[in-house]
Amino acid sequence: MDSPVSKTQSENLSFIQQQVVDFFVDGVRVLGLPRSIGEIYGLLFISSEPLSLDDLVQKLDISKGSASQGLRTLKTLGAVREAEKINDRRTYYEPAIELKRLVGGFIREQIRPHLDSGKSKLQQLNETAALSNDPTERAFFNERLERLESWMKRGRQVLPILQKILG
Amino acid sequence: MDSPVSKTQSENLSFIQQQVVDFFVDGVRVLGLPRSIGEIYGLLFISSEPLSLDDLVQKLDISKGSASQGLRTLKTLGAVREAEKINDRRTYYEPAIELKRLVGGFIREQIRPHLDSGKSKLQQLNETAALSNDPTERAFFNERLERLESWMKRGRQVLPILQKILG
DNA sequence: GGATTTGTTCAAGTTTTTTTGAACAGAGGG
DNA sequence: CCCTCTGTTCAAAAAAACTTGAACAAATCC
Repeated sequence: MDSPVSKTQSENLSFIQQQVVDFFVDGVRVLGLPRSIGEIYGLLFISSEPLSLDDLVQKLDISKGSASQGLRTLKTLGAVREAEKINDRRTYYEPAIELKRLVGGFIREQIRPHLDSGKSKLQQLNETAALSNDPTERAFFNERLERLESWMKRGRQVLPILQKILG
Repeated sequence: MDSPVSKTQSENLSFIQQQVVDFFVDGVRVLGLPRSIGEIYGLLFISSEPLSLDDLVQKLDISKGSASQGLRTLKTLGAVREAEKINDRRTYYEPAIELKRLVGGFIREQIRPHLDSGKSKLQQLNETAALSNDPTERAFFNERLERLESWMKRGRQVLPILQKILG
């Protein structure tokens, strides 16, 4: 007979911890981030003490590789910071829990780069559209490209407001 | 000898159309939507006349299945509407190009459901936390769960504002 | 400076997601 | 009515994304 607990649940996590981890796994999927990121952040969020990479590997039953890469991404997003925990060779991590910081990091890392690259692509598109010989067609292209520009302008306007509201 | 054009580029798309389609393929990926959705919306966006399912299949070189499912998703999101085009058994589609509508559909279909399911999960979490016997632990859980609630409250506050700004 | 521990990297394996295509349902025409 | 055409469905194939684990680098200890 198998273990009474499904293999996706670690023996090392209490029921509430498991629930919170699942909550975040769902949460980060909406943001297009992988499961392991949700697991790691979720466990840190519901742990009263900072955790080391090895803690995460053991409690979540994930590989060292996943834990390492997940932590890197979370650090880049500003969602996790290194805790001051002397007396140990290991690095310990704790979650950033201010919404402002989390949203800010996500915008900086995941949204802005796309808005920026979009801007340069639009410039190229405008050049291509100008090559069209048919005036009617050219007018149509220009109309649509202007629409695209107005969308992106709005996007760039909204982000700071969003961050301010969440501050 | 092979066709001189890469197989990812259709003979039927002009250079600018191909550029715009690629632009939207990138765009929808940020939103966690599949490539075909970006292709379909992108082509509709840069076409001056409504297109039928078969037009999409031929010009984008995708399967009927993809086109059908992609159109369904786009209709659900309110990103595409059926055009009035008599004199033909086929249905023709045109893109919704008002940012407000696009954002509204995305929020309604992709964001709200998660906020709603999160709300009920949080309720469950609160119940679980109450079962803890250690008062210190219980206090910690409650603190974090409150934090979670405040995040979601902010989320629900922000969405209408966002929609208003983009209107 | 060698041994040990911590953490990173990345090719290969696994899982998840997306796309395909063939079978099918339904509408319309003749 | 039967035949043709449009569009949907869904199981299987393909592609994309994620995870693993073993090799490696770097830091620390003694």
